[in-house]
Amino acid sequence: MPGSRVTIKDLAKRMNLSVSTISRALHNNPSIGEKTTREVWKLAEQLGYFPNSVASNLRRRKTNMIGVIVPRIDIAFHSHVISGVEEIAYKMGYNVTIYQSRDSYEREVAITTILQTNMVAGIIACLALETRDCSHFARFNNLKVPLVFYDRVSNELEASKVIIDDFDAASRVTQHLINTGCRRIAHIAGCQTTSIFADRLEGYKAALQRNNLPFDPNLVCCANDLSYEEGARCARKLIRLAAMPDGIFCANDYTAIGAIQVIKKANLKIPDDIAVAGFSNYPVSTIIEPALTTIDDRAAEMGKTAARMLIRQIEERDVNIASETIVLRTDLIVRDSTGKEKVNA
Amino acid sequence: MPGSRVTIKDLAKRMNLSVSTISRALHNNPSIGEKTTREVWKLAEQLGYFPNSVASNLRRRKTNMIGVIVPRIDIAFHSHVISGVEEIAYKMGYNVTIYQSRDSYEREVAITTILQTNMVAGIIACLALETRDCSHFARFNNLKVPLVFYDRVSNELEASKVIIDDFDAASRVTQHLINTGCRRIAHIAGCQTTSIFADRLEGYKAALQRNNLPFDPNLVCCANDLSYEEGARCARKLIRLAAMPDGIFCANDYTAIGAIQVIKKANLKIPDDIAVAGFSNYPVSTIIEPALTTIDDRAAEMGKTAARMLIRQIEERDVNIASETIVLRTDLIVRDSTGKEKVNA
DNA sequence: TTGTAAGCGTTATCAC
DNA sequence: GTGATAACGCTTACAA
Repeated sequence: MPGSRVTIKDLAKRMNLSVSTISRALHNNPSIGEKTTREVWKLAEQLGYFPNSVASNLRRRKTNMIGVIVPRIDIAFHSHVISGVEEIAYKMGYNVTIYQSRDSYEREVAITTILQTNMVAGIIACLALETRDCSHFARFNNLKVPLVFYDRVSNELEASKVIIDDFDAASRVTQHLINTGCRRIAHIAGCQTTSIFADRLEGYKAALQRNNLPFDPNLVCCANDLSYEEGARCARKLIRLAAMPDGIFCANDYTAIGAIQVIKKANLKIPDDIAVAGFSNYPVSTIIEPALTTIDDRAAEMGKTAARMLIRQIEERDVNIASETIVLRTDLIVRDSTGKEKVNA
Repeated sequence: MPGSRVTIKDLAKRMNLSVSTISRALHNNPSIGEKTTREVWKLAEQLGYFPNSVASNLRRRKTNMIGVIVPRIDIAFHSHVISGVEEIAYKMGYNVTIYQSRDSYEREVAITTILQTNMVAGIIACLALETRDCSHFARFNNLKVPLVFYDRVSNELEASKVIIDDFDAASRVTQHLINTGCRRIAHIAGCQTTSIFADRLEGYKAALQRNNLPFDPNLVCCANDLSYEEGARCARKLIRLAAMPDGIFCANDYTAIGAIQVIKKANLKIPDDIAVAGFSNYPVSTIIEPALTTIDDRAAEMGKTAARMLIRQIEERDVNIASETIVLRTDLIVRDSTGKEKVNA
């Protein structure tokens, strides 16, 4: 762009001062006389001076840019995370630049290259569904560019993480279903190569076991892209079973809503015939009828936490902080799609 | 950040060539011998060279950064717009940096300053609800930084715009309600200082007039922040009226959903007692029962269009394109919250 | 308290 | 085809 027309050089000439004095004055460097400082600011104002952060970044060999890689921006969870990241970044004087991997491995790799050439100060990322190998992120370790993963994280890589305890949350939802009297609980699962979905399945299994309920593989149905449609497809399959489930724990809210719609169309009562629970507490979960029991995954909180962690690591880079993992507390939100818990459960 | 460790200078030394040759080779400049070019690329690869776009930007006096200002990222409409912008930008080699005004004028002004110091190549913005005066955007005209507004635009400023025809869309929804037999149609309106909401009100009025239906100010209720809650509040007010409306056209889907919930709780039938129509076609509009009749505002399309327009203006800046306005076609999506149109209507 | 000068990594303008 | 050199606008030792 046709740069900030007026530069510190111009100010220097006008005031018969050196550029260094101007630079210092504009940074309110105490070594510069109060009067000079005031006058520099005044002239800068008058001439409409604006600092050129590109030049400053080059000289300081650092930017204030945080790169964020999300699978898709238009998914509620991620847009809430980004919103949280932006809020903290804005307060701390960082800019946020956004890329969508669209769950493609190839694109994710390309994005990491772009981020590197752009000299981002740090990176916040949620892995693409397709991603198995994370070596494209390794370069940032060498470059000492801090990296914080959220939600879908890599275990093979030394990096900080912000996650929720998917195992625990899933186990609590399942326990809740059991407490309301469900005895044949199905699970609409996510892609098992992604750890959060594997954890949700394991949490579900653990709750069953804890309550001496058998685990029946026929009651687990995989909804690959976790869409309404896949949820509906799984639900259709489940209600056709000879021994129909009396509860379904879904790996996310979209599949849960798809399932609810199918179940209602089949003239089955929710939660009396089949109880349904979701995962994420998307805004729609209060709109569907019956309102959906779910886990609040605290998306905005996740974004804020990731941003705070990242910025701390950026600013204390020399201190060489070990990477850390923060596990956010989740809340079970009980609504009408599941029954009342029995007192003696 | 601790820059790309190896620079073209390093490559130059290693190969006993000048930096200019290296630079040219890396840009596949035809004036450089094929063999040299190949070898430069090979060495660059070997040493893990990455271009430093900050330096390049400074030297070329332009960036590839598109600044986007949205009221809130976590509102479905805006996250879809951003998604569209990112998609086009990515393809065209631009980066997207995002800021939330949170509908605050003050914050919007501050963001424009940040964008200027960051030397963005162009800007896409949706005005904050609070914003009356747009002079903070004027600076970009002087700096020749292209500016494209979407959805909530300014008329006082010379800038390109991507909008939908709110007047027309509102008038079509209202006509649809009339065609289904509604005769006392209420409107849950948005803040009237914002032109899109004023236009929606006018479109509603025009449809009434066209059909010789009286306009009753008591049937217009203003939902300031256009939330579920405000929609519910307005609906409660409307159904308490002595002469209750038989249809409600809401300025967005959130208020429509709030209204539907209130109406259902009051044991009124939708659409038989009161028909409800919204505006935006948010994903939730298919989840609510009855599914919501609404206008598809084509958010992602808006983002893509804005990005294409902006990039064209960036790349043809010298040509000095006059600012242009694109009006996107909207679709009326008829669902179950409104009745069937009478054939003879 | 202020000035001098070097340099961040790249690109562009000459010249050869 | 390739090289020297000067910018781009700013920061920061080091001097004075």
